[in-house]
Parts: sequence; structure tokens; C-alpha cells
Amino acid sequence: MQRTTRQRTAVAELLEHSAEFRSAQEVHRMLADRGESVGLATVYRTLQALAEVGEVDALRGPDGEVRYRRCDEQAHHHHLVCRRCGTAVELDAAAVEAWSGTIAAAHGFTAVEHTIELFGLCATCSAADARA
Amino acid sequence: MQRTTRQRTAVAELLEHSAEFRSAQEVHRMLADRGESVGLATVYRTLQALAEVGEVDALRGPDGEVRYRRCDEQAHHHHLVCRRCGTAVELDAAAVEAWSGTIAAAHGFTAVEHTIELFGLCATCSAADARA
DNA sequence: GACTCAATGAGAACGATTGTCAAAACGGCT
DNA sequence: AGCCGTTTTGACAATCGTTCTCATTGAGTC
Repeated sequence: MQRTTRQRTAVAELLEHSAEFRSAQEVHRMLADRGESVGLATVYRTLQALAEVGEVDALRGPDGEVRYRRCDEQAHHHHLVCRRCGTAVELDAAAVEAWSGTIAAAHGFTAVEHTIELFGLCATCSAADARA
Repeated sequence: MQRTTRQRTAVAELLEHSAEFRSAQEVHRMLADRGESVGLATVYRTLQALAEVGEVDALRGPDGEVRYRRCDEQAHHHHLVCRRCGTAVELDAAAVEAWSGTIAAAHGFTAVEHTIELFGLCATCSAADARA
């Protein structure tokens, strides 16, 4: 049976209040700073579990680190992520979904999955850059 | 100055004859098996260099490993990759490109880049699976 | 052939992630 | 509240891909 523990609550809680994608390491550090220290291994396990259930979305950033975020949209969707601050916008990509399906079929591929993520600088970070 | 060495030639040569995406580790092993042993560090350096110049395309598989492949198309494009054997089809995604640009602008993002890759089982591997 | 500087390679170092396993905590039960 | 069987946890070791270091080697030049 799935038990409710302090650490699981803490991790879920933190993501609940984050609009940004966070890596396991970040979550670990943030919780530590906040005094709710949780073992690193536990953070990884919890995050993966949440992702498996669909509670959170996971994606691998350009640097190879996996990041997690609690999304409003439960259904399948993609993101436009700020590469500086991690803020993300959820995208409805019906058009792209259709395209991917068609393309795959045309080449005889089956069991197709796709990775479609956009990375850039959000309005805020762009402005900060320009000022610098 | 950029020098022409046995190892650089060997790596380039191997990719030249591969229709599949190969990881640095794979390239290293394949060269060793073939008797043209090349240091692992050198393989990494060479692959990165080739990718930087645009000689080869690089992409990160679902497992996080970076894979390289020599592509016919020099211009920007995406792939439909077999997750079993690594075979890849080059895709022209003009429609998707346009979509990504529009979406990004609509949200005030700048300097946008995107990751768009499709993974599945190629016709051959699908068939092999069905038979098993 | 001699010389210079880029390139190589063995191995250490790294950073993210996963595995291990004894100790601690949960939840149901009395 | 106290017990108990199970699930979780966490400190630490282990993996794995990748990068760094630095003494040695080799490419291109004169």
C-alpha cells in the first residue's frame, strides 16, 4: 500500500508551488534550505513515482538533467521552457501530434513517441539580458 | 590548425558508413573491435567537433545518451529514429518549424530553439517483434 | 631530419542517477 | 496507547556517460 510520509508530502508540496521545472538535485537542495531535509535517493524515487502516475511532467533539459513540474493540463502536451529560469508555458500541440502520427505511419514505424519541447528566453529574462 | 589524424579519420569514416545514430561509447567499441582502437576521450572530442561544424547531427536519446549520425541533409531538420536499432529517417518539418516560431513569439519568448524527435520501431524491428 | 604545437590516451575527476540494506516510520489492529 | 508486519527512508557505495589533466606522440612545416 502507498503510504503518506513527511518526505513525499514535502516534495509534492514544493512542486505544487513551483511554476518552473525543477531537477531532482534542485528539489533536494530547496527542501534542505527550507529545513525539510529529504534524502537525495528519496527525492529521486518520489519524483519518478509522481511522474509515473502522471502527477507531474518530466523532461530532459538540453544539459541532460531531468526536470519535473506539476502541470495543470493532465492530458498529453508539450512545453515552451525558459532556459534561464525554468518557467514553462503549457502548449496544446494538436497540429504537431497529427503531423507526427502521419509521418510515422508513412515510414512504417510503429509504437511512436515523440519529444517536442521548445526552449528559449522568456519575456522577463530577455529583458534582463537586454539591460545588461 | 586542424590536423588530420588517424583517429579523426577513423571516426569520420565509421560514421560515413552508418545509417544509424551511434553513441560515443558505441563508436569507441566498434573501432576497437575493428582494430582501429581510438581513445575514448578522443572519440568524444572528435564527435563533438564534428557536431559543432555540422558534419554530423547529434541528439539525446530517451536514455540520456547523446548519439551522432552523419546526415545527407545539411540544413536544419529532425529525425524519426528506431529505438531498437537506431536507424533514422530525416524529416522535413517546415510545418513544425513555423508552428514553433509562432508559438514562441506569441508568448514573448526569444532565442528559441526546439527539440523535436520521433522515436518508434522501424518496419523491420516491428516485424521482428511480432514474430517473437 | 628537426622543430613546434595540436592531438592523443590513460586515468582521474565529475555529476546525475540508481542500488543496497539496516534502521525508522506508517497504518491497521487491539 | 502499544504492537507489528511492511513500506520507506537515507547514508553511502556503485554505475554510467562525459569531461578534465597532463605527459607523450605525431602532423605539418622549413
